Amino acid sequence: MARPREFEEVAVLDAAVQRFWSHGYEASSMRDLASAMGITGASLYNAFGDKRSLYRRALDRYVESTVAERVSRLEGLLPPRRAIEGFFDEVIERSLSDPQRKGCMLVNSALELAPHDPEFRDAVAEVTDRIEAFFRRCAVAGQRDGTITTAQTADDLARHLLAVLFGLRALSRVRPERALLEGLVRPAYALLDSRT
Amino acid sequence: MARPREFEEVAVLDAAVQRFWSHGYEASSMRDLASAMGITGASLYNAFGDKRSLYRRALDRYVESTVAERVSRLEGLLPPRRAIEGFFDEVIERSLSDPQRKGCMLVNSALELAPHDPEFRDAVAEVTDRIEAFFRRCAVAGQRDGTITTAQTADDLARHLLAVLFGLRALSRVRPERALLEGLVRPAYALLDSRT
DNA sequence: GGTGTTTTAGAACGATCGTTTTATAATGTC
DNA sequence: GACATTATAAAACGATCGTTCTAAAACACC
Repeated sequence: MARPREFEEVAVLDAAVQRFWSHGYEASSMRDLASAMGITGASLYNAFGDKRSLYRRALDRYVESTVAERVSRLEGLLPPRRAIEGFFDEVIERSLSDPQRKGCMLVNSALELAPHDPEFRDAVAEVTDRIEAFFRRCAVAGQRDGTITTAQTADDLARHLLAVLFGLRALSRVRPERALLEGLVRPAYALLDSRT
Repeated sequence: MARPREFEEVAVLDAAVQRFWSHGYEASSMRDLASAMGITGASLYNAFGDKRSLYRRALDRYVESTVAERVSRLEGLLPPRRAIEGFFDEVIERSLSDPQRKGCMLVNSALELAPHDPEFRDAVAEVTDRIEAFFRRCAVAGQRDGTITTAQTADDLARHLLAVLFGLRALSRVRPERALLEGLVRPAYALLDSRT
Protein backbone atom coordinates (compact mmCIF):
# COMPACT_ATOMS: atom_id res chain seq x y z
CA MET A 1 0.00 0.00 0.00
CA ALA A 2 2.44 2.60 1.17
CA ARG A 3 5.74 3.25 2.82
CA PRO A 4 5.98 1.46 6.17
CA ARG A 5 6.94 3.12 9.47
CA GLU A 6 10.56 3.03 10.44
CA PHE A 7 9.76 3.01 14.17
CA GLU A 8 7.66 1.00 16.58
CA GLU A 9 4.91 3.02 18.17
CA VAL A 10 5.26 1.65 21.70
CA ALA A 11 9.04 2.05 21.66
CA VAL A 12 8.98 5.74 20.75
CA LEU A 13 6.01 6.27 23.07
CA ASP A 14 8.14 4.98 25.93
CA ALA A 15 10.72 7.63 25.09
CA ALA A 16 8.00 10.26 25.28
CA VAL A 17 6.94 8.85 28.65
CA GLN A 18 10.49 9.29 29.95
CA ARG A 19 10.69 12.89 28.79
CA PHE A 20 7.24 13.93 30.07
CA TRP A 21 7.82 12.01 33.29
CA SER A 22 11.06 13.78 34.13
CA HIS A 23 10.34 17.26 32.80
CA GLY A 24 6.56 17.57 32.78
CA TYR A 25 4.28 18.91 30.08
CA GLU A 26 5.17 22.57 29.69
CA ALA A 27 8.92 22.07 29.99
CA SER A 28 8.97 19.46 27.22
CA SER A 29 8.93 20.97 23.73
CA MET A 30 7.84 19.00 20.70
CA ARG A 31 11.43 19.28 19.45
CA ASP A 32 12.74 17.82 22.71
CA LEU A 33 10.23 15.02 22.39
CA ALA A 34 10.89 14.25 18.73
CA SER A 35 14.62 14.17 19.46
CA ALA A 36 14.19 11.88 22.48
CA MET A 37 11.88 9.63 20.50
CA GLY A 38 14.34 9.46 17.61
CA ILE A 39 11.82 10.55 15.01
CA THR A 40 11.15 13.74 13.12
CA GLY A 41 8.50 16.29 13.95
CA ALA A 42 6.29 15.39 11.03
CA SER A 43 6.33 11.71 11.99
CA LEU A 44 5.46 12.65 15.53
CA TYR A 45 2.41 14.64 14.49
CA ASN A 46 1.47 12.01 11.95
CA ALA A 47 1.54 9.19 14.47
CA PHE A 48 0.32 10.84 17.67
CA GLY A 49 -1.50 14.05 16.80
CA ASP A 50 -0.83 17.17 18.82
CA LYS A 51 1.09 17.61 22.08
CA ARG A 52 -1.89 17.12 24.36
CA SER A 53 -2.83 13.87 22.64
CA LEU A 54 0.74 12.66 22.92
CA TYR A 55 0.82 13.42 26.63
CA ARG A 56 -2.47 11.62 27.09
CA ARG A 57 -1.11 8.55 25.31
CA ALA A 58 2.09 8.73 27.37
CA LEU A 59 0.19 9.02 30.64
CA ASP A 60 -2.05 6.09 29.78
CA ARG A 61 0.97 4.00 28.88
CA TYR A 62 2.72 4.97 32.13
CA VAL A 63 -0.31 4.08 34.22
CA GLU A 64 -0.86 0.70 32.64
CA SER A 65 2.79 -0.33 32.61
CA THR A 66 3.67 0.95 36.08
CA VAL A 67 0.76 1.60 38.41
CA ALA A 68 -1.71 -0.96 37.13
CA GLU A 69 1.04 -3.53 36.66
CA ARG A 70 2.18 -3.15 40.26
CA VAL A 71 -1.34 -3.39 41.63
CA SER A 72 -2.30 -6.54 39.76
CA ARG A 73 1.03 -8.25 40.35
CA LEU A 74 1.11 -7.67 44.11
CA GLU A 75 -2.56 -8.39 44.57
CA GLY A 76 -2.13 -11.69 42.77
CA LEU A 77 0.97 -12.79 44.65
CA LEU A 78 0.68 -11.62 48.23
CA PRO A 79 -1.81 -11.75 51.10
CA PRO A 80 -3.53 -8.37 51.56
CA ARG A 81 -1.44 -6.97 54.39
CA ARG A 82 1.80 -7.95 52.64
CA ALA A 83 0.52 -6.53 49.34
CA ILE A 84 0.18 -3.07 50.94
CA GLU A 85 3.65 -3.23 52.41
CA GLY A 86 5.10 -4.60 49.20
CA PHE A 87 3.51 -1.73 47.30
CA PHE A 88 5.12 0.93 49.47
CA ASP A 89 8.45 -0.86 49.73
CA GLU A 90 8.64 -1.05 45.95
CA VAL A 91 7.77 2.61 45.54
CA ILE A 92 10.40 3.60 48.08
CA GLU A 93 13.11 1.61 46.32
CA ARG A 94 12.11 3.13 42.98
CA SER A 95 12.22 6.60 44.44
CA LEU A 96 15.62 6.10 46.03
CA SER A 97 17.21 4.58 42.96
CA ASP A 98 16.16 7.29 40.50
CA PRO A 99 18.87 9.92 40.15
CA GLN A 100 16.54 12.04 38.02
CA ARG A 101 13.98 12.29 40.84
CA LYS A 102 11.13 11.87 38.35
CA GLY A 103 8.70 10.91 41.08
CA CYS A 104 5.41 9.46 39.84
CA MET A 105 4.04 10.66 36.51
CA LEU A 106 0.50 10.34 37.83
CA VAL A 107 1.22 12.61 40.81
CA ASN A 108 3.09 15.01 38.53
CA SER A 109 0.09 15.11 36.19
CA ALA A 110 -2.25 15.62 39.12
CA LEU A 111 -0.45 18.85 39.90
CA GLU A 112 0.49 20.22 36.49
CA LEU A 113 -2.32 19.26 34.14
CA ALA A 114 -5.35 18.13 36.12
CA PRO A 115 -6.28 21.32 37.97
CA HIS A 116 -6.94 23.29 34.78
CA ASP A 117 -7.91 20.57 32.32
CA PRO A 118 -11.16 18.65 32.88
CA GLU A 119 -10.15 15.75 30.65
CA PHE A 120 -6.92 15.20 32.54
CA ARG A 121 -8.63 15.75 35.86
CA ASP A 122 -11.07 12.97 35.07
CA ALA A 123 -8.30 10.70 33.83
CA VAL A 124 -6.09 11.26 36.88
CA ALA A 125 -9.03 11.01 39.28
CA GLU A 126 -10.02 7.71 37.77
CA VAL A 127 -6.54 6.26 38.36
CA THR A 128 -6.49 7.51 41.94
CA ASP A 129 -9.81 5.76 42.35
CA ARG A 130 -8.25 2.54 41.13
CA ILE A 131 -5.35 2.82 43.57
CA GLU A 132 -7.72 3.68 46.38
CA ALA A 133 -9.86 0.68 45.44
CA PHE A 134 -6.79 -1.57 45.57
CA PHE A 135 -5.99 -0.36 49.08
CA ARG A 136 -9.63 -0.81 50.07
CA ARG A 137 -9.75 -4.39 48.79
CA CYS A 138 -6.56 -5.12 50.74
CA ALA A 139 -8.00 -3.48 53.85
CA VAL A 140 -11.25 -5.41 53.65
CA ALA A 141 -9.47 -8.72 53.09
CA GLY A 142 -6.96 -7.98 55.85
CA GLN A 143 -9.71 -7.10 58.28
CA ARG A 144 -11.38 -10.38 57.41
CA ASP A 145 -8.29 -12.52 57.97
CA GLY A 146 -7.24 -10.58 61.08
CA THR A 147 -4.04 -9.00 59.75
CA ILE A 148 -5.47 -5.46 59.59
CA THR A 149 -7.20 -3.47 62.30
CA THR A 150 -10.95 -2.97 62.33
CA ALA A 151 -10.63 0.17 64.43
CA GLN A 152 -10.76 2.19 61.20
CA THR A 153 -13.11 1.63 58.30
CA ALA A 154 -11.59 0.12 55.17
CA ASP A 155 -12.69 3.26 53.32
CA ASP A 156 -10.70 5.54 55.61
CA LEU A 157 -7.66 3.26 55.64
CA ALA A 158 -7.65 3.26 51.84
CA ARG A 159 -7.97 7.05 51.69
CA HIS A 160 -5.16 7.42 54.18
CA LEU A 161 -2.84 5.06 52.33
CA LEU A 162 -3.57 6.90 49.08
CA ALA A 163 -2.55 10.18 50.70
CA VAL A 164 0.61 8.68 52.19
CA LEU A 165 1.49 7.33 48.76
CA PHE A 166 1.00 10.71 47.09
CA GLY A 167 2.92 12.47 49.84
CA LEU A 168 5.76 9.99 49.58
CA ARG A 169 5.99 10.50 45.84
CA ALA A 170 5.91 14.28 46.15
CA LEU A 171 8.52 14.38 48.93
CA SER A 172 10.78 11.98 47.07
CA ARG A 173 11.31 14.60 44.35
CA VAL A 174 12.83 17.00 46.85
CA ARG A 175 14.20 14.84 49.62
CA PRO A 176 14.94 11.32 48.36
CA GLU A 177 16.35 10.23 51.70
CA ARG A 178 15.92 6.67 52.94
CA ALA A 179 15.43 7.76 56.55
CA LEU A 180 12.58 10.04 55.54
CA LEU A 181 10.76 7.66 53.20
CA GLU A 182 11.08 4.59 55.40
CA GLY A 183 10.30 6.62 58.50
CA LEU A 184 7.13 8.07 57.08
CA VAL A 185 5.61 4.67 56.24
CA ARG A 186 6.41 3.03 59.60
CA PRO A 187 3.50 4.74 61.38
CA ALA A 188 1.24 3.71 58.50
CA TYR A 189 2.21 0.08 59.01
CA ALA A 190 1.67 0.45 62.76
CA LEU A 191 -1.73 1.95 62.06
CA LEU A 192 -2.74 -1.15 60.12
CA ASP A 193 -1.63 -3.26 63.06
CA SER A 194 -3.26 -1.58 65.98
CA ARG A 195 -5.60 -4.17 67.45
CA THR A 196 -9.10 -3.26 68.52
CA MET B 1 16.44 62.12 43.67
CA ALA B 2 14.23 60.50 41.07
CA ARG B 3 10.78 59.50 40.03
CA PRO B 4 9.02 57.41 42.70
CA ARG B 5 7.38 54.03 42.13
CA GLU B 6 3.69 54.02 41.37
CA PHE B 7 3.14 50.62 43.00
CA GLU B 8 3.82 48.94 46.33
CA GLU B 9 6.22 46.05 46.05
CA VAL B 10 4.42 43.67 48.40
CA ALA B 11 1.06 44.35 46.77
CA VAL B 12 2.19 43.51 43.25
CA LEU B 13 4.23 40.60 44.60
CA ASP B 14 1.04 39.14 46.06
CA ALA B 15 -0.48 39.27 42.58
CA ALA B 16 2.52 37.35 41.27
CA VAL B 17 2.05 34.81 44.05
CA GLN B 18 -1.54 34.24 42.96
CA ARG B 19 -0.57 33.71 39.35
CA PHE B 20 2.38 31.39 40.05
CA TRP B 21 0.36 29.56 42.69
CA SER B 22 -2.51 28.74 40.37
CA HIS B 23 -0.67 28.21 37.09
CA GLY B 24 2.88 27.26 38.07
CA TYR B 25 6.15 28.55 36.70
CA GLU B 26 6.25 27.45 33.06
CA ALA B 27 2.60 28.23 32.36
CA SER B 28 2.93 31.81 33.63
CA SER B 29 4.44 34.18 31.08
CA MET B 30 6.03 37.44 32.06
CA ARG B 31 3.22 39.20 30.19
CA ASP B 32 0.61 37.28 32.20
CA LEU B 33 2.44 38.25 35.36
CA ALA B 34 2.89 41.92 34.49
CA SER B 35 -0.77 42.14 33.58
CA ALA B 36 -1.87 40.43 36.80
CA MET B 37 0.45 42.64 38.82
CA GLY B 38 -0.88 45.76 37.11
CA ILE B 39 2.54 46.99 36.07
CA THR B 40 4.47 47.11 32.84
CA GLY B 41 7.15 44.69 31.77
CA ALA B 42 9.97 47.15 32.25
CA SER B 43 8.84 47.94 35.79
CA LEU B 44 8.63 44.22 36.52
CA TYR B 45 12.20 43.57 35.42
CA ASN B 46 13.38 46.74 37.10
CA ALA B 47 11.88 45.82 40.45
CA PHE B 48 12.27 42.03 40.55
CA GLY B 49 14.91 40.99 38.04
CA ASP B 50 14.25 37.99 35.84
CA LYS B 51 11.48 35.40 35.99
CA ARG B 52 13.34 32.98 38.23
CA SER B 53 14.11 35.70 40.77
CA LEU B 54 10.48 36.77 40.73
CA TYR B 55 9.30 33.22 41.38
CA ARG B 56 11.78 32.91 44.21
CA ARG B 57 10.49 36.09 45.79
CA ALA B 58 6.91 34.93 45.32
CA LEU B 59 7.62 31.53 46.87
CA ASP B 60 9.33 33.10 49.86
CA ARG B 61 6.43 35.46 50.35
CA TYR B 62 3.94 32.58 50.09
CA VAL B 63 5.83 30.51 52.63
CA GLU B 64 6.13 33.26 55.20
CA SER B 65 2.57 34.55 54.85
CA THR B 66 0.88 31.14 54.70
CA VAL B 67 2.91 28.18 55.94
CA ALA B 68 5.05 29.90 58.55
CA GLU B 69 2.14 32.03 59.67
CA ARG B 70 -0.04 28.98 60.28
CA VAL B 71 2.69 27.13 62.15
CA SER B 72 3.53 29.94 64.54
CA ARG B 73 -0.10 30.91 65.13
CA LEU B 74 -1.30 27.38 65.96
CA GLU B 75 1.76 26.51 67.99
CA GLY B 76 1.27 29.63 70.05
CA LEU B 77 -2.44 29.15 70.67
CA LEU B 78 -3.12 25.43 71.04
CA PRO B 79 -1.83 22.47 73.01
CA PRO B 80 0.31 20.18 70.83
CA ARG B 81 -2.23 17.55 69.91
CA ARG B 82 -4.82 20.20 69.04
CA ALA B 83 -2.25 22.18 67.06
CA ILE B 84 -1.73 19.20 64.73
CA GLU B 85 -5.46 18.72 64.24
CA GLY B 86 -5.98 22.44 63.80
CA PHE B 87 -3.30 22.49 61.14
CA PHE B 88 -4.92 19.77 59.07
CA ASP B 89 -8.45 21.05 59.60
CA GLU B 90 -7.41 24.45 58.34
CA VAL B 91 -5.69 23.01 55.29
CA ILE B 92 -8.75 20.92 54.47
CA GLU B 93 -11.05 23.93 54.68
CA ARG B 94 -8.71 25.95 52.47
CA SER B 95 -8.56 23.15 49.94
CA LEU B 96 -12.32 22.72 49.81
CA SER B 97 -13.09 26.43 49.50
CA ASP B 98 -10.72 27.14 46.62
CA PRO B 99 -12.53 26.85 43.28
CA GLN B 100 -9.21 27.29 41.45
CA ARG B 101 -7.76 24.16 43.11
CA LYS B 102 -4.41 25.90 43.52
CA GLY B 103 -3.27 23.43 46.15
CA CYS B 104 -0.15 24.46 48.06
CA MET B 105 2.46 26.55 46.28
CA LEU B 106 5.20 24.76 48.21
CA VAL B 107 4.03 21.33 47.07
CA ASN B 108 3.58 22.64 43.54
CA SER B 109 7.14 24.00 43.60
CA ALA B 110 8.44 20.72 45.00
CA LEU B 111 7.21 18.98 41.87
CA GLU B 112 7.76 21.57 39.13
CA LEU B 113 10.94 23.43 40.06
CA ALA B 114 12.82 21.56 42.76
CA PRO B 115 13.74 18.33 40.96
CA HIS B 116 15.84 20.10 38.32
CA ASP B 117 16.95 23.24 40.11
CA PRO B 118 19.33 22.91 43.07
CA GLU B 119 18.53 26.35 44.46
CA PHE B 120 14.82 25.65 44.54
CA ARG B 121 15.40 22.15 45.83
CA ASP B 122 17.30 23.52 48.79
CA ALA B 123 14.71 26.21 49.40
CA VAL B 124 11.78 23.79 49.26
CA ALA B 125 13.60 21.17 51.33
CA GLU B 126 14.32 23.74 54.00
CA VAL B 127 10.63 24.60 54.31
CA THR B 128 9.64 20.94 54.48
CA ASP B 129 12.17 20.65 57.29
CA ARG B 130 10.48 23.48 59.13
CA ILE B 131 7.05 21.85 58.79
CA GLU B 132 8.48 18.50 59.85
CA ALA B 133 10.11 20.20 62.84
CA PHE B 134 6.78 21.73 63.81
CA PHE B 135 5.12 18.31 63.76
CA ARG B 136 8.04 16.87 65.72
CA ARG B 137 7.81 19.52 68.43
CA CYS B 138 4.08 18.83 68.70
CA ALA B 139 4.71 15.09 68.88
CA VAL B 140 7.35 15.40 71.57
CA ALA B 141 5.20 17.75 73.65
CA GLY B 142 2.14 15.53 73.14
CA GLN B 143 4.03 12.45 74.18
CA ARG B 144 5.15 14.30 77.29
CA ASP B 145 1.66 15.41 78.31
CA GLY B 146 0.08 12.06 77.40
CA THR B 147 -2.07 13.23 74.48
CA ILE B 148 0.04 11.50 71.82
CA THR B 149 1.17 7.88 71.63
CA THR B 150 4.71 6.84 72.44
CA ALA B 151 4.38 3.68 70.35
CA GLN B 152 6.01 5.59 67.50
CA THR B 153 9.00 7.87 67.72
CA ALA B 154 8.33 11.57 67.40
CA ASP B 155 10.64 11.57 64.36
CA ASP B 156 8.52 8.99 62.54
CA LEU B 157 5.25 10.63 63.53
CA ALA B 158 6.51 13.94 62.16
CA ARG B 159 7.64 12.33 58.90
CA HIS B 160 4.32 10.59 58.54
CA LEU B 161 2.31 13.74 59.15
CA LEU B 162 4.44 15.61 56.63
CA ALA B 163 3.68 12.96 54.01
CA VAL B 164 -0.04 13.01 54.81
CA LEU B 165 0.00 16.79 54.45
CA PHE B 166 1.73 16.64 51.06
CA GLY B 167 -0.57 13.88 49.88
CA LEU B 168 -3.63 15.81 51.01
CA ARG B 169 -2.48 18.89 49.14
CA ALA B 170 -1.71 16.93 45.99
CA LEU B 171 -5.00 15.03 46.02
CA SER B 172 -6.97 18.20 46.69
CA ARG B 173 -5.99 19.51 43.25
CA VAL B 174 -7.71 16.59 41.55
CA ARG B 175 -10.36 15.42 44.00
CA PRO B 176 -11.36 18.25 46.33
CA GLU B 177 -14.01 16.12 48.03
CA ARG B 178 -14.77 16.52 51.71
CA ALA B 179 -15.30 12.79 52.23
CA LEU B 180 -11.86 12.04 50.84
CA LEU B 181 -9.93 14.75 52.66
CA GLU B 182 -11.60 14.25 56.02
CA GLY B 183 -11.49 10.50 55.64
CA LEU B 184 -7.78 10.40 54.92
CA VAL B 185 -6.85 12.32 58.08
CA ARG B 186 -9.05 10.30 60.45
CA PRO B 187 -6.62 7.36 60.57
CA ALA B 188 -3.79 9.83 61.19
CA TYR B 189 -5.64 11.21 64.21
CA ALA B 190 -6.30 7.66 65.41
CA LEU B 191 -2.64 6.88 64.99
CA LEU B 192 -1.72 9.72 67.33
CA ASP B 193 -4.17 8.33 69.86
CA SER B 194 -3.26 4.70 69.98
CA ARG B 195 -2.14 4.07 73.56
CA THR B 196 0.95 2.01 74.31
C1' DG C 1 14.01 76.05 37.75
C1' DG C 2 17.37 73.49 35.59
C1' DT C 3 19.77 68.94 36.32
C1' DG C 4 20.24 64.23 37.28
C1' DT C 5 18.11 59.98 38.17
C1' DT C 6 14.66 56.69 38.08
C1' DT C 7 10.17 54.94 36.49
C1' DT C 8 7.18 54.51 33.05
C1' DA C 9 4.86 52.89 28.58
C1' DG C 10 5.37 50.41 24.54
C1' DA C 11 7.86 48.96 20.77
C1' DA C 12 11.32 45.86 19.60
C1' DC C 13 14.81 42.02 20.00
C1' DG C 14 16.20 37.23 18.76
C1' DA C 15 14.91 32.67 20.20
C1' DT C 16 11.80 29.23 20.60
C1' DC C 17 7.08 27.58 20.77
C1' DG C 18 3.41 24.19 18.52
C1' DT C 19 2.22 23.06 14.12
C1' DT C 20 1.98 22.76 8.94
C1' DT C 21 3.84 22.60 4.40
C1' DT C 22 6.88 21.09 0.66
C1' DA C 23 9.27 17.91 -1.51
C1' DT C 24 11.43 13.45 -1.63
C1' DA C 25 11.83 8.50 -0.54
C1' DA C 26 9.86 4.03 0.05
C1' DT C 27 6.55 0.64 -0.22
C1' DG C 28 2.15 -2.77 -1.97
C1' DT C 29 -0.81 -3.47 -5.82
C1' DC C 30 -1.94 -3.72 -10.76
C1' DG D 1 7.44 -0.92 -13.84
C1' DA D 2 3.85 2.87 -13.33
C1' DC D 3 0.53 4.27 -9.74
C1' DA D 4 -1.42 5.37 -5.42
C1' DT D 5 -0.34 6.02 -0.77
C1' DT D 6 2.18 6.92 3.21
C1' DA D 7 6.49 8.18 5.88
C1' DT D 8 10.20 10.90 5.90
C1' DA D 9 13.33 15.10 6.25
C1' DA D 10 13.77 19.87 6.55
C1' DA D 11 12.26 24.25 5.91
C1' DA D 12 8.76 27.41 7.08
C1' DC D 13 4.56 29.37 9.48
C1' DG D 14 2.73 32.85 12.75
C1' DA D 15 2.55 33.30 17.69
C1' DT D 16 4.53 33.86 21.84
C1' DC D 17 8.50 33.42 24.85
C1' DG D 18 11.94 36.07 28.18
C1' DT D 19 14.20 40.15 27.97
C1' DT D 20 15.95 44.76 26.51
C1' DC D 21 15.77 49.29 24.34
C1' DT D 22 13.89 53.94 23.36
C1' DA D 23 11.78 57.82 24.68
C1' DA D 24 8.81 60.41 27.51
C1' DA D 25 7.41 61.55 32.33
C1' DA D 26 7.96 62.48 37.25
C1' DC D 27 10.19 63.46 41.15
C1' DA D 28 14.58 65.21 44.65
C1' DC D 29 18.20 68.23 45.03
C1' DC D 30 21.18 72.35 43.95
